[in-house]
Amino acid sequence: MVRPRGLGRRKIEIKKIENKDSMYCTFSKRRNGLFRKAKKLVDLCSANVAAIVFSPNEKLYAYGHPSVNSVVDRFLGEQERPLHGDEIDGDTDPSVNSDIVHEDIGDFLGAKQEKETAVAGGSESGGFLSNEHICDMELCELEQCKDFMEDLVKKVANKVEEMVTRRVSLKDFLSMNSSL
Amino acid sequence: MVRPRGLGRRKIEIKKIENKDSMYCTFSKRRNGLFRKAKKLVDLCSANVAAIVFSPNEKLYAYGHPSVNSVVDRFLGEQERPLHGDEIDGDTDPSVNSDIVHEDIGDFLGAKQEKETAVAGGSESGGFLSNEHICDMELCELEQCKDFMEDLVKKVANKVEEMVTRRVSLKDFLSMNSSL
DNA sequence: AACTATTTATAAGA
DNA sequence: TTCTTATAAATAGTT
Repeated sequence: MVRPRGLGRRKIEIKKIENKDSMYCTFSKRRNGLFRKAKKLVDLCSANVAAIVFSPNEKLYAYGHPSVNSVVDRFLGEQERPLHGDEIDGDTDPSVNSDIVHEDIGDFLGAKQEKETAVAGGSESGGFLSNEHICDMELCELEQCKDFMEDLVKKVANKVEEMVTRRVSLKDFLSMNSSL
Repeated sequence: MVRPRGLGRRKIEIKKIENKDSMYCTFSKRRNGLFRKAKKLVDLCSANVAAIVFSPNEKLYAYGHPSVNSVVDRFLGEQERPLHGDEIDGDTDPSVNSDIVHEDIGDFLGAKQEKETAVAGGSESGGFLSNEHICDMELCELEQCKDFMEDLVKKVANKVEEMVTRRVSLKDFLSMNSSL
C-alpha cells in the first residue's frame, strides 16, 4: 500500500497568497494553529492570552483565556497608563523581538499614540521624535489614511446601494444617519 | 567535531510548568512563536490579527496588525452586534475556561452577504428571510452603521487634529484625499 | 543565547 | 472540510 498521496509539505514564501482557495485553506489551518499555540501558552505558563483574527472576508474568530473580553479589558486598562518608554518595540525583526508591543503599521485610526516614545530611543529629548522622523511617519500615515478612506467609501457605497436596492429608501437611510 | 551539546527536543505534557526558570524560558520562546505565527497569518492571508499576552508576572506583550488597538476596537464593535447563533464554540476542557469564538459578523461594511440564508433556518422559503426579518435586520444594520460611522468620524477628526497640530496643514491633508 | 534531536505544524494533493 | 504524506518549522532540554 505504498501510495504517496501527497508530495508533502513544501517551503513557501511568506507573502500574500493570491489563489483564493489556497488562501482560505491556509487561513483555516493557520488560524487553528494560532489558537492551538495560544492555548498551549496558557496551559504551560498560566498566561492570559487573547487572539483575535479577522479573515480576509471580515469574519471574526477569537480565542481567549480566561475569556477574550477579560484579556481585552485588561489590555485597554493598561493602555490608559502613560507609557514610560521601555516597553514598546518597533517591529524590526519579527523573529526575535522580545519586548512588548509589536505593531505592523502605525496606529492608524486607532487612537492612542502609544508608540511614539519608543521610536525616539533612549534620547534625552523626553521621548519625542525628531521633526524629520515625524515627517516621514506622517506621510506614510496619510497615504494609509487615503487608501483606507477610499476603500471605506467604496464599501459604504456598496452597502448603501445594496440596501436601497432591497427596500430602504436612500432618504430614510440618510435621515437615520443625519448626525453624520 | 561531533559535539552533541543538546539532547534534542523532547515531548512534553501540556500542563503547567512548575519550575519557574523553565516556565519563563518556555514562555519567552512560545510567546515569540505565537507572534511569529500571527504575523505569518497576516502576511499570507491579509488577515487582521491581534495577540495579547499577559505573562504570569502580569507583564503585557502584544502584537497586532494593522495595530493592536485597531483590531481590538473592531472586536469590541462586533461584540455589540446580535450574534447569529451557531458560532460560539465553547472550550470543552474544564480546567481552562477559555472560549473559542466563531462569530459570523455578517457583512457589515464588508460586502458578501453570504451568511444571511443561515439565519432563515430551514424554512421552505428557499433560504431567504421573511420580509419581516429583513426589515429587522436592516434596521439593526442601519443603527450599527450609524454608530460605526459616528465613531469613525470621531476618530478621523481626532487623527486629523493630531496631524494638523503637529505639522501637516489641513489643506494638504484634504488635497491628498480629494477622491473622498 | 546557541545548539540539535525531535516533535509539531502544515503545503499539496486527493 | 478532512485525510495523508513528506517536509519545513518550532522547540525542550542542555550547555
